[in-house]
Amino acid sequence: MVTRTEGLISIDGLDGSLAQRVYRALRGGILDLTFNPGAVLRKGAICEQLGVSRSPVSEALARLSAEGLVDVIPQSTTRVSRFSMDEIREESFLREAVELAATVRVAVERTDDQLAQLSRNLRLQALLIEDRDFQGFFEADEAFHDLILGFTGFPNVAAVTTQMSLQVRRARMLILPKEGRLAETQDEHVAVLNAIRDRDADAACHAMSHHLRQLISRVEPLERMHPDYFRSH
Amino acid sequence: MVTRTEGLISIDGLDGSLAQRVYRALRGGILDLTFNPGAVLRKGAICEQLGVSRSPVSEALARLSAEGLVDVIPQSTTRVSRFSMDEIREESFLREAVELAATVRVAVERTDDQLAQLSRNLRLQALLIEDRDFQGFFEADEAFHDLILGFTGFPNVAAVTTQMSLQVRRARMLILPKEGRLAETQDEHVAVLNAIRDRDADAACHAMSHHLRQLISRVEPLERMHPDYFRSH
DNA sequence: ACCTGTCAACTAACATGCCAGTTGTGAGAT
DNA sequence: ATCTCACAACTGGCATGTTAGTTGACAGGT
Repeated sequence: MVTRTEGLISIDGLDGSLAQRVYRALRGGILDLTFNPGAVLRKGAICEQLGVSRSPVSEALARLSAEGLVDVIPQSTTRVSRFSMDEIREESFLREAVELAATVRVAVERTDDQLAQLSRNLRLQALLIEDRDFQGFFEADEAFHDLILGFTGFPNVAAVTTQMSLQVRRARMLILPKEGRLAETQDEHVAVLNAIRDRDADAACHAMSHHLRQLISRVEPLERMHPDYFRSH
Repeated sequence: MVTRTEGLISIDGLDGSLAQRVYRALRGGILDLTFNPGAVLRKGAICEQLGVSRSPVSEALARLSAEGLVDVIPQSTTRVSRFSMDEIREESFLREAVELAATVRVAVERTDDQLAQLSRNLRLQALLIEDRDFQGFFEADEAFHDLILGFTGFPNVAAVTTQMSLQVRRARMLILPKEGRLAETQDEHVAVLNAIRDRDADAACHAMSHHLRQLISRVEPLERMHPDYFRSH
């Protein structure tokens, strides 16, 4: 977990090479909106703040650029990438494709232990809703989806799915605070769980599809609410 | 047998920054097996051969490492990554999920012009089969799939799909030379095309699924045929 | 012959110096 | 006041020097 301090980030407590630590710190800061879309990232400032030289920072920024999280303008500036609603719709399509395939597979093959893990997660979500812990609910929600993706037996699908829908994940952060919809989201999760419990692949697929489309329908209005976070076109 | 074929690559004719050119050159060399799985990549040698310094090469290798195409052993060596059949099965799952979603969508929404493009591609494939042009057929095959992915209206799904199944693509190169199965592959493509022509989403989905599973079934035996290209476990 | 510990040579990782392209700014002309 | 244009101050891209970790060979002991 990346520590947040007034838009500042730190690489303390992370392991791996300096470049990896810088990469994860920056990536975390971008994904949780510590760095706003459109914010300028200055290599020199990052080096100074993190106490490292430009090499690991350059490597980190290069990776982030390849992933589309930052836009590098050669010889000029590096900015946190702005949202593109077209891109978000595209990522949603990809994410839905993979999640539905995983859901169908898990609905057919699930073990009782896996079912118990999903059930436990949903009960945790209920607690977090009671406490109105938005951040905690966000993470539990993510964990619910990652559990299903992991139950496919493929150890990397969860990470790959996250990687292919980074913009969607970032946009979710924007609708997090005003989630008046926690209960409905929870109901959708329960519907998915029940279908998996019943080994009803078709119902699970529909429930998950409906759930994911709720998300995109809530993301769509963001373009008008935060025009400065979106690419002008 | 110890094959140390020193594959030669060049960054001439590419545009973009040096780092991007080096990245694309190395990526291309790895994907078309100019660099065998397990081959050692020496930074110094690459710098000398391409006539660039270590900076752009380091950045390129870092990206390739993040994509899983090379394995970096800190302070020691960098190797072209070996295949893992588990990883290939995982990529196949992901690829099938996305391609089926795209196929269903295209079968429903296709235009006559898109149908014509697919038809033209298949007639090209027939010509290449006549000439037993394996490499050309490989590329036309890839183009067929990319056409369908592009017809979703999402401009990046084809690239993302390629990116998420790099190992499968690389493994395909191994079964390319002994393709005695060009005609069957073509038949499968035709089945997909016909279902799309008829706007029969269900048939298109099944035809594409069958087609993709033919591929993985032909990749599976490779582990015994090329044990040196696979990770030992 | 076989282990074992040491060390030299190699590597990737990191720091730093340098250069070229971009951009904001302000002087000067109108 | 406004437009133009040249320049200075940045930026990121690249080259290169330096550091630290790994590895394999080899000497010496068993």
